[in-house]
Amino acid sequence: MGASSSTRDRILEASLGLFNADGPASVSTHRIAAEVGISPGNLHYHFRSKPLIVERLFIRFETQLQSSVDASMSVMAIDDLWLTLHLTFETVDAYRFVFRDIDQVMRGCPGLEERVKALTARCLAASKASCASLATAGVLSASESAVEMLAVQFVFGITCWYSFNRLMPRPSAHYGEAARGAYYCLSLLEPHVVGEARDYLNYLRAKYLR
Amino acid sequence: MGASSSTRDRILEASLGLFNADGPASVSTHRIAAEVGISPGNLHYHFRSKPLIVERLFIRFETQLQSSVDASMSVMAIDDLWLTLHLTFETVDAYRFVFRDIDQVMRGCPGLEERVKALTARCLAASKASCASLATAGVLSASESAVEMLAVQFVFGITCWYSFNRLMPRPSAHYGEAARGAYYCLSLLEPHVVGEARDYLNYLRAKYLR
DNA sequence: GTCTATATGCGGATAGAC
DNA sequence: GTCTATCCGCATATAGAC
Repeated sequence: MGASSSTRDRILEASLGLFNADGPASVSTHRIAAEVGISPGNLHYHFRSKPLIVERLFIRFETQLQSSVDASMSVMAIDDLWLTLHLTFETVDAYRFVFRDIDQVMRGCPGLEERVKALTARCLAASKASCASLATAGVLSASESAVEMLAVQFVFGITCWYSFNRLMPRPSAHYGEAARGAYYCLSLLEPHVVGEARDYLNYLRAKYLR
Repeated sequence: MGASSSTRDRILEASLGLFNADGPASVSTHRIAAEVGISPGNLHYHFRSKPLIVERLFIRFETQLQSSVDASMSVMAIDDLWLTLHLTFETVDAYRFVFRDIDQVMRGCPGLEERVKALTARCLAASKASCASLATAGVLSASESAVEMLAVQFVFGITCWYSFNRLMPRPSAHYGEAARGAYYCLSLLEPHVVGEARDYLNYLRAKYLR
């Protein structure tokens, strides 16, 4: 299980990098093998088909996103939320091919469609919980329907921000991708935030919006 | 030019339908030809390569979206905005493959990347203008930075709403797709809207949010 | 303009030696 | 586990007859 699982992992790692760069559909198994430095035959020994690679990567992503998002449910202050949002966006960034090329992913692995939707639904629930939590803590002044709306906007940001980002002026920016995504979500709170939490928001704006 | 351009148009129309359904990358020229009822060879007589079909469809989309979006710049009331948003989302819906499969589109037609970004930028400018216009008209109470943020959220919605929608519970819904997208954007105004415009928002909410 | 037939290449996947 | 060699199928695109 030593060298074997190592090769397996290298395949997954290389695939992740290539998928993130070009999308799963545009990455051939030959190219993955070349990237890893093994033969196409060997690759098929470890993964009998390409969708199995995608599926395995998705499972990793699913787990990681779930725990990022779970952490957000109990936030009591706006900088807690900032932290968990940052974590979440880093996860989405690390596996950005999943949401960006969601159609390719689903087409290749039909079984994944339901799981993606379920994952999205859990993100929505967690987002709602975190917003509601902030409202209870007095950080936000928002009606129930406003909280609902905020949660949808959060999930929209989490799932689609990177796609959107590519269409905007500053396209594939430098290091702060995750931070800028997280900042976008956080700034959605702006109309509802009360008290000194507002200062924190302004501090972040100066840093990430420009 | 009679029968000729008719076949050309039928090719474009069929391609649009198939692209919207499955994405350009998953639609072969054979399938387009079969859909139109002509031979693959004939299709290549009219369009020497598949990217040329994509490009032609994009140009149509570009023109149509531009005029939808231009119309929004001069809105003075919230129901004017509703109308133009609806129009905009109908256009995006009619050519939904463009933004949904933007990576495939750009990969196949490298020259389109800049034009997509330019189009997005013009959408942003128009959105900003329309929000600013509403603020001036007293429909919105929003600071300059809030208007900026709203405009970004609008463009985010216009470009990515349909992708997001597929991840959510009620996936590929029935007829009201464009209306629900437009409603999403409009409801982003909620925190800033003042006076009787709020009633209109509530009226729409009862209709589209459920 | 439209067809049939075909060239060409690539990507996924397998067989069998080492 | 890893390789080389190969098969198969599909998609783009072309050639040439009608």
